[in-house]
Amino acid sequence: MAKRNFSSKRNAIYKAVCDTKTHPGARWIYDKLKPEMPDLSLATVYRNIAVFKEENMVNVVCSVNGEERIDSNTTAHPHFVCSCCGGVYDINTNDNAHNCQTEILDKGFRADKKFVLYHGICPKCSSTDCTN
Amino acid sequence: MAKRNFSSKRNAIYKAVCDTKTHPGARWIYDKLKPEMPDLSLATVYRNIAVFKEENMVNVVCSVNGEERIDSNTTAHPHFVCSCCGGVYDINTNDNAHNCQTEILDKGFRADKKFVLYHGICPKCSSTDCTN
DNA sequence: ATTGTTGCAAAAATTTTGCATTATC
DNA sequence: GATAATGCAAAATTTTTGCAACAAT
Repeated sequence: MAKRNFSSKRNAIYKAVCDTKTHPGARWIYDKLKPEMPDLSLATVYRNIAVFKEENMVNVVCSVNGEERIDSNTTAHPHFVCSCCGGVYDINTNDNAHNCQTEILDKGFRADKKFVLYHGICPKCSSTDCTN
Repeated sequence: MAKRNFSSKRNAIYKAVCDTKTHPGARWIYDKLKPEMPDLSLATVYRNIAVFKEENMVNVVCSVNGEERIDSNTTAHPHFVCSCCGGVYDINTNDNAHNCQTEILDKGFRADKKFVLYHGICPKCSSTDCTN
């Protein structure tokens, strides 16, 4: 594991990810922090997301319109992607196998992560006849 | 649904997707067909993938290194992504809930698709000490 | 001092699009 | 003939990288 120095930018970026339920992409984080951190660069956001992935501090939950969306909650839990607004949500289901830890896969495959993703229309878009 | 004309390019692209187990991306399809179809354009591959998505002939299974990977088998089934070689595989598991059709989600969420994705190391990369 | 982090601009890489041409109906 | 499909090049995105300046150890 690479050596890391303290970095206030890194801390702020990680905190922004932890403090939102939006499962943000790099752009969202950058736009969120830029006002209070005028010298922040988008490259720094990307570089730190790469660090978070490396250190297993975040998972990439899905890609929406070509943009990776991350989650600081790295425990296995299902997500819902709205095909209308692109929102990514944590969701509850009646399928209790979602969080199953030790599944038996085909011989030779060693899985360390499992992702369950639903695609559909979220409540907000259902009620507003969203036409994205 | 948009009106469609016959197109030999479209047919060839769809056949290429159906005939492989690689869960290909646009580039793979293009490289596969280019030799036998020298006037094929990458833009045509992308445009036709867009058509296939629209008509639900394929699903986007995941993104690997920023590239969308598609599957002509649109029945729900789990996939495995190798974090080493980037290969995408159909996989069997002992979790029989994977193919559950009608799950109860949080109120207001209407899902029409479900994707189950495992991340890990595939048999080939396990045996060759892949260091990608 | 050494090495990690950052901003900036440039570069990669994937995907989309405008437009003239060709194919299908 | 009308309209859909395509090639090509250019554009739009997202993400990565080279490099000089700066910060942390």
